[in-house]
Amino acid sequence: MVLIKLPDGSVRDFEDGSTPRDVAASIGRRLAEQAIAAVAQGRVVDLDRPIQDAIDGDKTNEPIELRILTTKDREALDVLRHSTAHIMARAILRLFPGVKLAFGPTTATGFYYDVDSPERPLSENDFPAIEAEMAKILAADEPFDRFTLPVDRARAFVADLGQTYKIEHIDDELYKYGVLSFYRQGEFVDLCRGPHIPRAGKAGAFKLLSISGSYWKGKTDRPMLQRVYGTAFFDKKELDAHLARIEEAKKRDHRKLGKELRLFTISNLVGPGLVLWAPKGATIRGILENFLKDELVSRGYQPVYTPHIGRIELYQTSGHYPYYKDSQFPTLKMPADPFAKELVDGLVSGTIDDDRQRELLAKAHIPDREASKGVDESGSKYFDLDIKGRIAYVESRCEFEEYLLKPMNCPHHIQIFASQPRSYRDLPVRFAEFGTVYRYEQSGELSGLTRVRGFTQDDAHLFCAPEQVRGEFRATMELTQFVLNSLGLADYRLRLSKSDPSDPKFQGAAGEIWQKAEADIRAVLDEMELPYDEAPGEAAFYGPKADFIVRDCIGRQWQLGTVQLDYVLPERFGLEYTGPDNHPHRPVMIHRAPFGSMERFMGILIEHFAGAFPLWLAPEQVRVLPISDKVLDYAKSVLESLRNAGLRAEIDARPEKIGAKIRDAQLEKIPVMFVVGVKEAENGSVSFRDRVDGDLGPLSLEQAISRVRDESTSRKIRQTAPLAPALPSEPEGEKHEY
RNA sequence: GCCAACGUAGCUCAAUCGGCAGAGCACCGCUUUCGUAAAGCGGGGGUUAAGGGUUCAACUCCCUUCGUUGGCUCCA
Repeated sequence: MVLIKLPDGSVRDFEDGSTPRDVAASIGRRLAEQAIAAVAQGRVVDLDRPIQDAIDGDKTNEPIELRILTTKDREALDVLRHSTAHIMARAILRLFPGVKLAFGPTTATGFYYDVDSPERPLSENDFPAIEAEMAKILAADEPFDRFTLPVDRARAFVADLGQTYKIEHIDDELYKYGVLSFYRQGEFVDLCRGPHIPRAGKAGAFKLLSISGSYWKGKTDRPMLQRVYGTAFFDKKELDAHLARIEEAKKRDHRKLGKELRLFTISNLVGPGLVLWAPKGATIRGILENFLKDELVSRGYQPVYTPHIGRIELYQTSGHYPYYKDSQFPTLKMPADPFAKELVDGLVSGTIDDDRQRELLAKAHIPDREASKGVDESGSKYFDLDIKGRIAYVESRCEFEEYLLKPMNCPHHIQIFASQPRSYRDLPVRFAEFGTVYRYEQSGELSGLTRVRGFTQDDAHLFCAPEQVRGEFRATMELTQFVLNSLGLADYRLRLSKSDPSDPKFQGAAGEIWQKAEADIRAVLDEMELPYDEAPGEAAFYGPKADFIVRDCIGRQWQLGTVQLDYVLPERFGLEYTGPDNHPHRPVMIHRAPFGSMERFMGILIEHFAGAFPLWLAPEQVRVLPISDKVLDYAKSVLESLRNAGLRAEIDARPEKIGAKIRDAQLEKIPVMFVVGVKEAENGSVSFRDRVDGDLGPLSLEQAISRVRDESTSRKIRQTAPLAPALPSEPEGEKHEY
């Protein structure tokens, strides 16, 4: 006998070996028909698997809690998607017999299956054929049959199937389970933990979405597999709604809107990942910067400015250079010896004759190649080399001053702190700068404004006494919240990025100081009652941080604001202040950037507002629309009044009909239009048209202007387009045990 | 960096099997002077991303490079 406790609290007896389907049937025939799977003791299990077997390991004398899943339950959707992934794999194997399967898990919005297709790579052109084959499998409605094998026989079984990735996975990880489960569906058998829908016919609407490469087990030294993405729903309507959402999201992709609304551009000639801000985008960005600057004054920050480059030694001291050499632009090399420099410059520009070269070589104490035979086996003379060779030779013989495009602002700010004696009375010192930094991101990573090679951080560095850390940390968190709230960006999550003590990148992470730093952050987050995830290994190399993560309109997650606690750099730079005891003490640093990167923030903001910026951010706040040329003079005087009131206004003086002017202004997402015709010109009024609410009728010019100004200065937000719909919180990483 | 797809006028996209590079919008000119989401007519605009190859002939087929997109990997 087995005791089952149902969600309504009732407890019933069932025979040994009963399945969830039996339980469902005992409740009602319709439930049994609609059932997809079940949750037993908190675990999703197959509908036709004996309950006691499925929860093996959680054996208890208490009644087993069981809940039947139907198409309405979120857990059932995951089961469906996983089964659909199997059906897709089966279809692919039918069409491409040599294909080998790797992992095929579900994601937050669908599923994928990693496959290796040795004959020829799959492409999206194959999707119709694969989808048609999948439809056949659904129509055949064969059951998913579960069976198990001991590890050694399981290994032999997948070996027989020629599934080499499955063999490797058993050898690497699965052997420890002892017994492995398989699911058979007609001719198709896959090693799989399950659970699955009972029959293929239970699968609903599906669609294959994209295909891309992905490394086997995520390791760059392993083979590149092909990842086929798809999604599935029980109901075709839900699938269509999902696909419609994807289409909607694409419409407000910041890369598309940025071009349409002339906010920014990226020129191949300037370089990939290097953003050029057009006037409208620059206006918005400038408003954001001024908004924050004003806020910083009231919060006790001081402005600083620092250059875009710094000596490499600076970054060797800070530790940035050794750790991030690969993701930086090459160094700028300047020959230390002025004669060597003149020689190199002359060679590069081709404006130097042989005599002068000889002279400069001597002055720079660079021996001719002949004289350095021991080093150069060729033994040929300097003048036997071509220009490139000469440059290379000179460069190999001279010392350089090396400069780095700055990848971070902190070392520069640290030098300002260190430039004068500091007393505990001065702390905390808060240096703020919109500092532009350059990082050589991998070419495949570049994406619009969200991943770029040159970007501006709204950076600041706080130098404080240890006892001030928590208070300052909290204040910076609050600043970041204030900034996000001011923009109506409420859909973010917090991540405590911690060290991974086993990774040498985190200096002294096992030590007390890191522990303390992480405890400090945790304490502040708890005190502020902010929920957060902890992410080991995500810390900066110099300290743990609290990151604000938002999703863009197509669901990708980006780190925006960040607050970082740093005990390492003050140590590396030997920073000190004089304490009340008249002894030197080491300050603690807080790095923080509420926007994060202005580029990335703008990208997210464009999508957040779908390009329809609120009045206070709109690059053009008001457009004056004269109905005909007859009122052009009055329209111009209205424009002047608007500008005198400090508003950003333009006039549409084209000889177009008013409908066309309105349409164009709407499409350009101008928040307010002042329509003026003969009537308005006669009594000094305007016809007020709002982007959202439409025609609001006549207002006196003064009233109209103050209405706009009030909305602008109050930074009112009336219209946002929510980013990707909220997702169920997912554990980091996939759960494809097998 | 890796895998794949893609790159045609400022933008969105056509161009059959390899056979004269086109449309709408935008832009310029003229006409129209108009009341809340598109007036009419005319005109200019292209080394089809760049370079190379095959061919009588290449937007179209092949190769290389650059870039973009979707992912993987990376992200101070």
